Amino acid sequence: MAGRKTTVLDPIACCAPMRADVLPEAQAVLLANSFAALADPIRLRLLSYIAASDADEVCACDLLEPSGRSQPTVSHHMKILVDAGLVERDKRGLWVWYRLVPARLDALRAVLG
Amino acid sequence: MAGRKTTVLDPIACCAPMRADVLPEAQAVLLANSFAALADPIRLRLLSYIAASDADEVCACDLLEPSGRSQPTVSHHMKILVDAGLVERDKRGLWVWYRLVPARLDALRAVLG
DNA sequence: GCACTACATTGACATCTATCGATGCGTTGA
DNA sequence: TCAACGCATCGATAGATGTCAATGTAGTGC
Repeated sequence: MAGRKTTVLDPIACCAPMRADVLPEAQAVLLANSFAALADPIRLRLLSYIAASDADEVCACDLLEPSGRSQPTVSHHMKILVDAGLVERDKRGLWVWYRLVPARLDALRAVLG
Repeated sequence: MAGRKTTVLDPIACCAPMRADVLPEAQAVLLANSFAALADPIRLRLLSYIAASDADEVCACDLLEPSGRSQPTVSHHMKILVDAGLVERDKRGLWVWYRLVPARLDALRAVLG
């Protein structure tokens, strides 16, 4: 009834066997890992800081003060964001610059819709 | 330069003081909590199972087999999803029925875009 | 009331995560 | 070559999280 036929959280949805199938385990693990990168207030603030910057990249050294965390801790969080593919890392000389990866954010957004 | 002026992860973005401000701590905590509900493969699969169902609600008893977890574990995960506002719980007689809350999913999606 | 059912809660355990001081690694500039 | 700098990694610790067996709590029907 009601025939909602929503595709929320079913990004592939190519060839449902009988009824629409549940999200495959492997994909669920990958997606969960991506969402886990967003499941921390400090990482969300780091992301928003990069997103809000006038330029489209931000120096790692500028992330310490707004986050209120130590340098190793910020480095740890940025690594998680980079590993999740949400942020790109670019080392130039002594400094490291971070950029958002909009395509990756779009992909996660698509999964929710 | 480049004037990207993206509003990613800055859902309020009403009255930026000087430059666009960083996501406030309180909002970051709330959003992180919501994303944490999505940061587990089993919860993602439970959500997708509800989303893929022909009806727009699913009995709790039907969630055990596809998740492959024990009854207390599934109950635990569903509570997290309900507390995050992603799912509604409706007890009728002995059975409990779960429904998605599309508005909440939309809200999270909006934060990513 | 009593047995039965569906789901929630508790308690315990192993694993994961966030945090920071100390230290290591590359790069720069003298 | 060497000292100074920016960032990553290591080691340790406290707290959070996933899991399930055992038990508790409502609702149903007799």
